[in-house]
Amino acid sequence: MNEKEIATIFKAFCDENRIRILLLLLGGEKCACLLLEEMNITQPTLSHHMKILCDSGIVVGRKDGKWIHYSLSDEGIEKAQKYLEFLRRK
Amino acid sequence: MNEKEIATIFKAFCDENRIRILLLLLGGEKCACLLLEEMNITQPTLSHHMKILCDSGIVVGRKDGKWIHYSLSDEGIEKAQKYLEFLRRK
DNA sequence: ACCTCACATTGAAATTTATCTATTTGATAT
DNA sequence: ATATCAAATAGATAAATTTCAATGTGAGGT
Repeated sequence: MNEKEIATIFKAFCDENRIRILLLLLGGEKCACLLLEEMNITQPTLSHHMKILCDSGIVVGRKDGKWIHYSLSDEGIEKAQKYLEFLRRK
Repeated sequence: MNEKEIATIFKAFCDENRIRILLLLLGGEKCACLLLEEMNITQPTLSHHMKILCDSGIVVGRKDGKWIHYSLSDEGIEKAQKYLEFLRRK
């Protein structure tokens, strides 16, 4: 894991709108259209944030016909946690 | 903890140069002048990144005469970890 | 085939962040 | 006092990110 990869993972958490999306996903899997209703942004902006969230590995998308259902990825979050744990080594 | 505060914490981890600084601090407390030698950036740029790192709570600075000695903050890292743990609740 | 719906992509504008040079501040030493 | 060194601040520019309007794509439905 190099500096760039680490940064990519944590980009999920360094934007207010993305944090809001993560909090919404805490309630369980949600499709993009539902997230869009809850957020005060346009559809392309949401799409942009969802890409960053998926690239980070913190969120995964499940395609279902026209819809994409997004949810938090335990694996992705674990990976981020492991890096923080690594920083605590003395 | 609102969205903005969370974002502020994780800003520490979403820039390549800041990740490099964190890795350097993993070796123990270091003064700014030493970090400067290791990084390929100017002194004001380092100063800018150190401010973001300190604002995030992930790094703390200890003033000692003309010098400032920086080190990783276990408390700050723990706070970030707790947030990630929170995201894993089902 | 055509229409509609959900989402992605393009391209451009606005905002934020990163970076530099120049200068200032604050501490120590002479 | 003044000179020096470490770090912060100011101000400007460059680069990256966020955002939106417009358009494209792909999956169903009629």
